[in-house]
Amino acid sequence: MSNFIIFEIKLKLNSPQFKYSALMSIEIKISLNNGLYLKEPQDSKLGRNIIKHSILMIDKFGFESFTFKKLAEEIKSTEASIYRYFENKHLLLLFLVNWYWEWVSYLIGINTINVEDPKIKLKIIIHSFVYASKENPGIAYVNESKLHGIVISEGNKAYHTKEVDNENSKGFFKSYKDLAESVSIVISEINPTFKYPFSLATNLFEMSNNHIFFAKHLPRLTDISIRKNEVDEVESMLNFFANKLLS
Amino acid sequence: MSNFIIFEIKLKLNSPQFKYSALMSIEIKISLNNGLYLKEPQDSKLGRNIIKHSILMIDKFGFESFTFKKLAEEIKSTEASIYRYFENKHLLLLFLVNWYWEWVSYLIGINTINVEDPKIKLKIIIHSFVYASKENPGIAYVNESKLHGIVISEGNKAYHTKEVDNENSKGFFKSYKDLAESVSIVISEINPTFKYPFSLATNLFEMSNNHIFFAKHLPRLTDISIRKNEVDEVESMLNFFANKLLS
DNA sequence: TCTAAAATAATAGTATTACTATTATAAAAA
DNA sequence: TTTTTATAATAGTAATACTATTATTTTAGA
Repeated sequence: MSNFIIFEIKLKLNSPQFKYSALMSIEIKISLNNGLYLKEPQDSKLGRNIIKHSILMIDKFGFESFTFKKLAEEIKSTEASIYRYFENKHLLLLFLVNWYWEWVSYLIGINTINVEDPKIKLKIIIHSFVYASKENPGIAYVNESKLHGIVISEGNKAYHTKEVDNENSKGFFKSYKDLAESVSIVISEINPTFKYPFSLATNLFEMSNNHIFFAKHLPRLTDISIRKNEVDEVESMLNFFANKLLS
Repeated sequence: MSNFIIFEIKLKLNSPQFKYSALMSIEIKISLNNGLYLKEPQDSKLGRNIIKHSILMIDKFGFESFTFKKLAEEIKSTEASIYRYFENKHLLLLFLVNWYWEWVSYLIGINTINVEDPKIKLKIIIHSFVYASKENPGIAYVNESKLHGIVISEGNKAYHTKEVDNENSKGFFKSYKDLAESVSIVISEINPTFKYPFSLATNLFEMSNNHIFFAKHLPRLTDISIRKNEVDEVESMLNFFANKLLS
């Protein structure tokens, strides 16, 4: 049940760009629901460029002022070419956010291998929520740190739309639900009588992102301060909340 | 400090529409930061119509497909006239969300008058978060229930923008911050050693809205079920979380 | 290595959105 | 009654969010 991370490992040995190098490039590809895109962007150079620069541009200018036209100019391609990969910018955002959810699941997966104690597992989960961006990057065309920034600032626009039921029925939120479920299992292991394992799981995730945002932009809504290390503080707070609620 | 609700009471006695009626009309006007609008919409019939029908239309069609043009058609006015009240649709949303924050503060204010026990106060606060929409409506041109729906579905778009710092400096989030502060005071009264009164205050508010949304649209993210009465369930959950954390 | 297929780029075009500006008319206040 | 103010009507623009068509380049298969 916890084995929900799907990824492919591809070895690039014969690519022309490596012909003067002895190094081997390992490419991890996170598999996402194929309804999120029209054409798998991770399989072509243009596609990976779309991912890479959409992350940089959304992080920099915000989702509202990000357009396919501007992205096309940036990557020296055309609007029409981008539309061959993604139906619209909302689905591109959903793609990125799903990518993040899978990435966090992947981190939790590798960091909790061989960990038995569910309390330690939950600690690692909380650490992954808060520090997902700081882990050493896995994929060249994804800046995990900026992607985390997007999830913090724009993440809930991914599901706060009138299309949510329709998109949910297509499985576009499965990665988040799987992540929540895997966390809820750990929570139930710690305290089998706890009545709200799913709610607590999602709340820890949402709270993590919210309070990093609040600390930066609306500090009077939180006790977290950026003057100290805000992510460390958020981590302590989430550990405190989780421990207290599950005691 | 808790006396942060500002409202005006206006008696309409001479208005022509009351000349055949013995009833007196009492109009409560919630005062909001005047940077949110170009011209006070609560003071004119067109303005009140903009508020009324923007709530209905955003609730029905969602914020993304809501436009001033469609609103103008609906209320048989023109785009240009609406622009004389609100700079753009984002500021109209901010106005509505602020209105809601003030409304909840107002409800908490009147329902906790003469209540001494901070534990009971917090129960009333949580009840107000969850049931704000079900209280008997105070203002004719605001459908509190649909406005609550907007806050649930679109509320965090009000601050998840690149303009947040600029808007925050103009005081556009003061109502939310005041609300959070007044709740944090009650939390600290219950447990003066609790380290996260502000975080808990905002989290109770956000959680309330999130889990009502999740129960309806993404049920696997929550333990709340709409088959039972979802708002009652959310209320119990928030009470459980708050009590456990403050014990 | 040539050919066919597929991917991308270039170009053009449309409906809608998010506005601004100007003038006419109606309503309210002095 | 006059003047101010509010609203409505009309028109127009730049940008957005797309779609369609054709040309060119790249890649894969025979």
